[in-house]
Amino acid sequence: MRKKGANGQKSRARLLAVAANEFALSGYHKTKISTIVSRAGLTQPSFYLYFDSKEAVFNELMLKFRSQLKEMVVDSRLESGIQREDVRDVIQNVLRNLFGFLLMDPDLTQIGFFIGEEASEVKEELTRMIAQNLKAEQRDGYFHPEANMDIVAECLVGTIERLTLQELLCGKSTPEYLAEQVVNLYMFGLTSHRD
Amino acid sequence: MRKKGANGQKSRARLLAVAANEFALSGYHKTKISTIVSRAGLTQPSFYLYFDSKEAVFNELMLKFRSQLKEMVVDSRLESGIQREDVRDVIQNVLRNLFGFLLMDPDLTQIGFFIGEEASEVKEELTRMIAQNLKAEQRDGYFHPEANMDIVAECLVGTIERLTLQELLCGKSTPEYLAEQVVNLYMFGLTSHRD
Amino acid sequence: MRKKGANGQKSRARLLAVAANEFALSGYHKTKISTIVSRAGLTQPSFYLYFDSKEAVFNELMLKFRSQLKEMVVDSRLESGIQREDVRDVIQNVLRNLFGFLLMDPDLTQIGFFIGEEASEVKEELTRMIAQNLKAEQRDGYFHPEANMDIVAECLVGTIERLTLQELLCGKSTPEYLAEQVVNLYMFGLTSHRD
Amino acid sequence: MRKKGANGQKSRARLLAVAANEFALSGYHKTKISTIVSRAGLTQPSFYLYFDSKEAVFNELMLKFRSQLKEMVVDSRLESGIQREDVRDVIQNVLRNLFGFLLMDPDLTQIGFFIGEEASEVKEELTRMIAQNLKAEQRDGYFHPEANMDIVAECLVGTIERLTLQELLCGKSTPEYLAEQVVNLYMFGLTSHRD
DNA sequence: CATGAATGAGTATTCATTCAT
DNA sequence: AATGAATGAATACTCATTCAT
Repeated sequence: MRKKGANGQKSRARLLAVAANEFALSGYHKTKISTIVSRAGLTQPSFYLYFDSKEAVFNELMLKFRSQLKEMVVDSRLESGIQREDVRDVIQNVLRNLFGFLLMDPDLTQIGFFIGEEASEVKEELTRMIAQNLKAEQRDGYFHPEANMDIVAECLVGTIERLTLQELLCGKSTPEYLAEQVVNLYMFGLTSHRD
Repeated sequence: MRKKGANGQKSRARLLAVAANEFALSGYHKTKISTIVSRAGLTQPSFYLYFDSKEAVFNELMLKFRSQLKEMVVDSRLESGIQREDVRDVIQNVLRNLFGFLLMDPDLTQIGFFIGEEASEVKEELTRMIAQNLKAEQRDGYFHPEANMDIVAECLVGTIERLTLQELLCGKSTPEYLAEQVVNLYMFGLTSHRD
Repeated sequence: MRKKGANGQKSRARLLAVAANEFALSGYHKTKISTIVSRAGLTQPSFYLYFDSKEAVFNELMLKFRSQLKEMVVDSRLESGIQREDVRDVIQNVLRNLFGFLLMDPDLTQIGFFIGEEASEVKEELTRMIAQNLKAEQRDGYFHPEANMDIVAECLVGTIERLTLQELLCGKSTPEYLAEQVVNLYMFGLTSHRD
Repeated sequence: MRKKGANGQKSRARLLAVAANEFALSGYHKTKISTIVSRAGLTQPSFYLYFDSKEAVFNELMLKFRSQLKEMVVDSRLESGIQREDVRDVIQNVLRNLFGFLLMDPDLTQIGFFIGEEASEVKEELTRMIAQNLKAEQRDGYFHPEANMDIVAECLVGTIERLTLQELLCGKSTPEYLAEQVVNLYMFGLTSHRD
């Protein structure tokens, strides 16, 4: 909507941040405009100066998460032609980046991954992209040829989702650690010997 | 509340079933009492004849799920002293049973696993129990000694959660198939050779 | 909406009547639901038990007026083949009936003739029907052949509108008197001799 | 309010013109200050630089219409002592002037005749003045002695109102044509012979 | 066992208006 | 002469819940 002076931009940003936090903490329905504006030090009409509706702010936040996530994923797409001995490091890297991204803006992650109705869509997209990568690597002979990579991708996304919520966002584990654990588990399993 | 005649029991059961379905489909907030009673062929006051409040029905459903789940898990707890060559089959069995259970009442699974605020609690409990089992097996030397079993348990629960939603409840995969895939993935990883 | 017991019908009717009165007195925008329900001895939610929205009640009232008016007009359509000496009485009769109808439910008349956005549509329709009748009579030689009957019909509707507001609804004149005056004026003009 | 430089006068005039147009098109309540200022290329506070309130602009427009109308009517007041054979032309002249005036500023006419709450007052005043003239002419023997001139005046005003809206403002008829039709109708009626 | 009828409490949204610059 | 930013006050509408029958 408005794009005027610097002061207005600040108010808008404040509202957006508070809204993200409220949505993340209480979910969409329990979040009240009155709370948002009061925490932002403004009154209700000011909210409508910058956003069309409660739904509109939420969508803006959702969109922000989705586009940032997409950008992140595209950037860290696996280059083809990696050496067999590098596969593990490359994947671990990707996972570390992903966890790092999800940790950057916890409120946004909550919204995009858990709160929004689009969340399942988001995760399905993510699943598709991961499945694609895994299949390519499978074709290159890096992975067991009989594994169902669509299922594996879903397992991985579920794993990421859960670890994000239970370990990452509450500060119990770092992106590095989680990436390492996941890579070991998914590449070598619980029984085999790892390097 | 009431425990009157057979007719009343029927109405109560109908309300409970419809409520479960509505909650599963639309979530807690979007579910309206008016919709529930109308679908059950009753009027609003009748609802309050059998339940204290909207929250109360929801809690009853949640409780039902939790206790059934607990019972299920307790029943299929791994007996100690299994042979090394049976471990895989035993775990696969447990997973098959779990997926089978989650498929029995899809509405209830939705509620207990995804809708309710207690859902995370439920999954944390499940995680703890699984972690316990895994740790025991790790101590017995069945699993790689350096794997962090708390993390692995969380990975597994995330995996179960996601597969339940994306494969099981929508009918894309059977409990058997999922159990097999998960067991292979988690025990041997993507790179190693499986029997 | 609801069509249950007699008591509910009464409440609904009361709301409708009060709404009509408020709309008639204050116009659409100034009329508040809170006023309507309070005057009807009810609370806001009850209003929505019987009507979908403020707009919906208004539309219902408008529709009621329009259909009653149409019925009235259709009923009193001039029969063809009247004697030359009866024309005046027949028309006067029609006018008396019309004024009588408009006096029956003053609130509804206000709404349908003056308040609603459809009011102009209503009057245009009325104009068309009157023009049709006048043209038929003109063809039969009862009226001056060069008069533009579309214009005359509009003059007549304007006249009816104004007299309704200024004479009829405030009780200054009766339908009979107005019908007589209008018939004399429109048939014989201000200069000619009347029987 | 202000009467500053030429630039301010221009802004004020622009606001007034846009306001008139908005009021004419959408009515008082649906007209928003935000729309007016935006169409005038200004911001909301500027509006309050020139007018006290929304009501104030509206009143100013209403006043403008009323005073112009009064002036018009006073100017074209019938001189006494006209010849019997001129009566018709004189009246037709007056009507032509009136329609011409109403066509000059359509927005203002809309407001003064149809939108404002004072509109009925305006028309009542007009009715009184017309009735006065008609009565004078009746006393002079130009009109049928038994006609109720108060009623006739109201008929005439209703007629003018309706023709203005349906024929004049939308360009379907000219002031000249309408004046002629009305004069013929009101002086000679539908049945009699005209010269 | 069930219902017709009603309500308390809450919430998003709108718009005219103003203050400081 | 004009604007960026903000607000007070009001209003339609929703939903879980209850009472008398």
